Amino acid sequence: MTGTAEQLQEMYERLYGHFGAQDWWPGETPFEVMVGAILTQNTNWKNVERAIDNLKRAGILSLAAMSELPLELLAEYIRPAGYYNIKAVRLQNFFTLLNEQWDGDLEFFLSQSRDTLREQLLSVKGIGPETADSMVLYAAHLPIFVVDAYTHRILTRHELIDESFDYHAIQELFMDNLEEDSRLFNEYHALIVQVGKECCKKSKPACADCPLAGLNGIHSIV
DNA sequence: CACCAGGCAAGTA
DNA sequence: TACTTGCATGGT
Repeated sequence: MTGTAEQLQEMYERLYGHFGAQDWWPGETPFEVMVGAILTQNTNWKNVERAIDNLKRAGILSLAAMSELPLELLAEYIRPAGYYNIKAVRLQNFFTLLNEQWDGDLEFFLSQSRDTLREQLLSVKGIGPETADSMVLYAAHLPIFVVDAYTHRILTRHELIDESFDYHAIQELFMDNLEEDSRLFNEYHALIVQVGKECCKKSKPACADCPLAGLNGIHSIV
């Protein structure tokens, strides 16, 4: 095993030991997960919950029902999630793919191979790498590593990568050095979000008892 | 008051 | 290719 692999393994064990199982995604159905993935773009999850709540209470959290909504009304329901006008368009773009290419059959859509599914999702205007990968991992349960702003910040702050690593480079780092296991990737990303929220905050140098303290010294490199 | 939150696309040089 | 900007609510 390489030093990098050992580091990433160690990091996972520390996070799991500190925070325990996260059991993501906090959504009940694949459709809810996918809607949530678009709504949470650069947005606090708490605000997304309000938006999802609005849809649930109105009884319209389904592809069929949401596809019927006029843009302005859809935007109004998801308002608490922020960027509501652009996110309403993004949701409609996604629904159009499902309805026109897959006859509204989400299960069939999700039964594609990982790479084909990812490619299809990325073809939708408004679904980028993180949103697509979140859907692949948390709705289709296929093994792909989700990278986000927390991932980049935590790895750079602990000097495990250079500042210049982009989405793809970070994703490769994890996927080339870990077992390809959707359960592991699921927990790992959720744990990174957790430590990012609680400890490795943006405008703070470090936290007092960070579970990742000294990680870069355990084994060298990256 | 300023800053942040589980991004993405479009515009500029 | 490599920056920059708009999008917006709600919490700290």
